[in-house]
Amino acid sequence: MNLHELRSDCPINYVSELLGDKWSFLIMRDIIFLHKSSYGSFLSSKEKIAPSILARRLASLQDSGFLRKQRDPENKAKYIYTPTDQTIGLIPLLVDMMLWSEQYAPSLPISEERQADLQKIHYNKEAFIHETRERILAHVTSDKI
Amino acid sequence: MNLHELRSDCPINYVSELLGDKWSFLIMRDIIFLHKSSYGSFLSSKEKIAPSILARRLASLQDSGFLRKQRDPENKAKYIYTPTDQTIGLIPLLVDMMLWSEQYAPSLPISEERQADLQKIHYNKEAFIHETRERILAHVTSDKI
DNA sequence: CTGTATCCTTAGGGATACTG
DNA sequence: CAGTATCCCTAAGGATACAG
Repeated sequence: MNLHELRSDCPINYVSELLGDKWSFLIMRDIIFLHKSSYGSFLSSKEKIAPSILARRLASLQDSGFLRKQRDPENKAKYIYTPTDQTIGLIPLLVDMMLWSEQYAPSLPISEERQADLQKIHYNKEAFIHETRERILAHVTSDKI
Repeated sequence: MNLHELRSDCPINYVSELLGDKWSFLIMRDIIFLHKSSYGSFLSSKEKIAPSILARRLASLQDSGFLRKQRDPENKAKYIYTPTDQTIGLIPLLVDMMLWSEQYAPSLPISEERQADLQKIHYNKEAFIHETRERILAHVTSDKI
């Protein structure tokens, strides 16, 4: 079975393939919530992804349109990875996931940062989404200058 | 790396493990949108899941609290699988996934039923979620009687 | 009808060493 | 710094036949 067959009756599976891979998911987290942008910064995440796997995942995320790869204008020996529109479009989904986890798996450990995010979300969900989006756009833009 | 480590800084990954497995995801689709409830009906989905895999996935979904298994009161030789609260709690997420797919992968094929769902969602998202939830609850309850 | 039991096969995780 | 190149290994997919 391939992805195309699946999607023919289940559009949500296109999202699922991305979100279902734990490494791709971690990269998304790093990019969206932690504002990381370089190979080295992803590699140094505490989850210890192997270099070969990271490279494979980055290429795959580029292929499927979730990442753009560019040379760092400030350091020609460096590359930076920036989120695309469709990546930014995932934010509402990620927020719903956080809410679901909070409600149905409340005993799980959670970082202070994510806990703080949840409070903001409960206070004003749309504002949190907007804020997160703006913060990413600011980063991406400043990287381009 | 195990799931627990991941979750320590990323609550959304708990959802991801479920949604990332294509077979589990299909079973969720069958249960939530197509109101299937028996082993045989899952097996006959056009995606052709192998019996051994279906059994494994059903057991795993039960373990993680997404499915309840009961004897069919009308037919003692039969079992029925019903969604739990945490499964029903996924509906808003699935809706967001459909919206994302529609926006960022609009050229993908989609069934008429799902297309109709999307129209309802655009017209009134909350109402669609509510409707879907109620329909499932009605099925689950009628199964119990 | 609802599964198990086998058996085969492959994709992909993971570690480590090395290169432009 | 940003990756390749290997190599190993096991988890999981998939097909088919059989059983309670």
